[in-house]
Amino acid sequence: MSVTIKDIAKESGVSYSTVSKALNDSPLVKPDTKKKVLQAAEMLGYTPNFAAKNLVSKKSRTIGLVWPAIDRAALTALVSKINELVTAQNYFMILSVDAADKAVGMFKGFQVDGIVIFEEGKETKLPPQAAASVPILTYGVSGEHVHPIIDVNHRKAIHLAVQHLTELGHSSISFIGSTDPGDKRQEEKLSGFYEAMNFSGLSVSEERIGSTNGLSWYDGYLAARKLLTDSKPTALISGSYDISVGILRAAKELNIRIPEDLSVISYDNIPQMASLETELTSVGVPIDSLAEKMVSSLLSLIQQPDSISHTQLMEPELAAGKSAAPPKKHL
Amino acid sequence: MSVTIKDIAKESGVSYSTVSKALNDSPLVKPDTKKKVLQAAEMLGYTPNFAAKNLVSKKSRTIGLVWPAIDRAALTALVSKINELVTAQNYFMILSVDAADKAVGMFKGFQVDGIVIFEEGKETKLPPQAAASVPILTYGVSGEHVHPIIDVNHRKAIHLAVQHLTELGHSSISFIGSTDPGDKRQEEKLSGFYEAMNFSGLSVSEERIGSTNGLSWYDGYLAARKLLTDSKPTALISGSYDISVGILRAAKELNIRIPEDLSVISYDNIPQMASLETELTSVGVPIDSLAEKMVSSLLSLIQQPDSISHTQLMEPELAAGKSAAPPKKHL
DNA sequence: TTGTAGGCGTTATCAC
DNA sequence: GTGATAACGCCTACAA
Repeated sequence: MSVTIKDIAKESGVSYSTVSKALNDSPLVKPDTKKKVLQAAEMLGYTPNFAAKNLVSKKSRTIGLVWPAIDRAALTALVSKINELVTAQNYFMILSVDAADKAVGMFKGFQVDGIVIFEEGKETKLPPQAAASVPILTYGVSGEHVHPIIDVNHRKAIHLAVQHLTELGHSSISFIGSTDPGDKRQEEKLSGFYEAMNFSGLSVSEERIGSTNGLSWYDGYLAARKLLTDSKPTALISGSYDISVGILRAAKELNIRIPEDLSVISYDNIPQMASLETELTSVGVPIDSLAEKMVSSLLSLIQQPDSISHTQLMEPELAAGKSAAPPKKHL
Repeated sequence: MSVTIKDIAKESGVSYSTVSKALNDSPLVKPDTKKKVLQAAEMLGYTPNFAAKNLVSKKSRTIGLVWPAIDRAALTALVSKINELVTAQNYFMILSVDAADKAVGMFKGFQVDGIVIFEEGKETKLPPQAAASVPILTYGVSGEHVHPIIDVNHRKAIHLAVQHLTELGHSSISFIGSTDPGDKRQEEKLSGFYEAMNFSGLSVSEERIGSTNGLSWYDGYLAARKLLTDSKPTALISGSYDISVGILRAAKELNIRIPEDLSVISYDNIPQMASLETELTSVGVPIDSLAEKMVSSLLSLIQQPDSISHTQLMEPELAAGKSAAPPKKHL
């Protein structure tokens, strides 16, 4: 069928073990021979068989990335960046959009050297715990897991947002996000909001919190509509990119201009934001830092298990856009 | 390291070939033995080694999907659907975000049974042609390729759009899309527009065409701004989802209401559209039909090469939204 | 019904 | 420098 090193051996008139060496650029083979072999391989259109290679070497130089929610646009940039970084380290990366448990099983079957899991909030379908045979790194869901985790200091991020708004002169600040008690990530944001508001000596009544039932733009839209008609905040902090989309839509329908009538700070600074009507000011960890941390962590985990601490919290930054401005006096 | 069938054999007190049979649910093994083996496997946390399995069977029951432009949101729904369908057929699917040539090489290394390539317009980096050893199906780039192609009847799609608009009473209709001569797909749309307009007896002067330099929302935005200020069409047909986003933004800035002042018909009916400010009317092939066609084609291609015709054109439909309405009299 | 043996494509360890 | 040869984990005749 497919061309193997034996075919190359036949073609170039050497033994197949020599071919193997030549192909791996071993110093134990004469340059002449090497060239000859390489040419034959080229000519025959040889592709190495990873299955065989992995079988003997026990290494695949491949990492698997589990990403069940590919429609969550927020992560595409991160995934691309990670791919770039592992490629630079001479690794392959393959993705799966299956649920974590299934994907992990598949990846293990393919002998990947390491796995990254992008879990979505509460959907914590932890992979079979017995499956400790391959390094697994999880993005974002602290707690539950046995595996090392890269997480964002969500609390701090919200602090930054509140701080920015108070510095601009806002005091009537609301938060819109999921208050689902099962979602640790969202909980962090919410309690970060309370903390920061208290710290600034601002009141936080219940009506200052726009509670969404989910994380889609529509959830944000509904919550924003309610919040913006009930109370009249001068500033809004959003718990996620998608929610921000909903907020923009609600504001538009209510004829509320941003940032003239309402300041908005979004969560996560991602490229997709560029396509929104308004250039959003946002808080979050820069994609590049995240990707670098994740890749370096996973690789060191591959080289020596237990080499990294269980949870690593990344520090967020504020990215200035055009959606936050000083409040108008007496709206 | 990892647990193998030999470990299971030892554990359950049978030979490893019996284990192999039991694991594959062969009828040649006594139910009792089978149960015993299965339990042992479960207990030990056995994961089959695909590398070894593929090596001997020459089949991986895995298909690879090449998707370099994961940030093109338009395709996530299609990818998810395809994954769903192949899973139902007991296949695995892995993705790569690398360029087509690299990804194909990798997938072949992993011994995938078939490959789907999502090419983006003109970036036709055709994989090494010698590489005919695995069935490859391409989405959307007719011409060039040697591999079977699933394509959309773009011409017809635009016809539908024009027809819908004329039925609503529009006669001043413009098209915004890429006129890059290297992009076959875009060319089709443009010539479809000319055809349909002629068929309806409508004039198409140069100024009716909004030519973009690319396919991003910003390209659409620029073109739309120009078009909407220069001429005053009552309806606009967009060549892509991203361009539609730009059109919406431009219209907003110019205080043009949709659909009151301007009807817009977008391209591709995808879930992401739900997050836009305006619910767009669109033309395109329903995601589900596309996914089904692609999967069934690939699988039959795997079973018997040359079993499907080279190019298959899918028929588009019009999906009614809220962005197309009768024109106002005398704007 | 179960066990034995050969081989899948590759690398690595030896002799030559 | 180069060429046999033994693994790697699994499947599949074929033998018992």
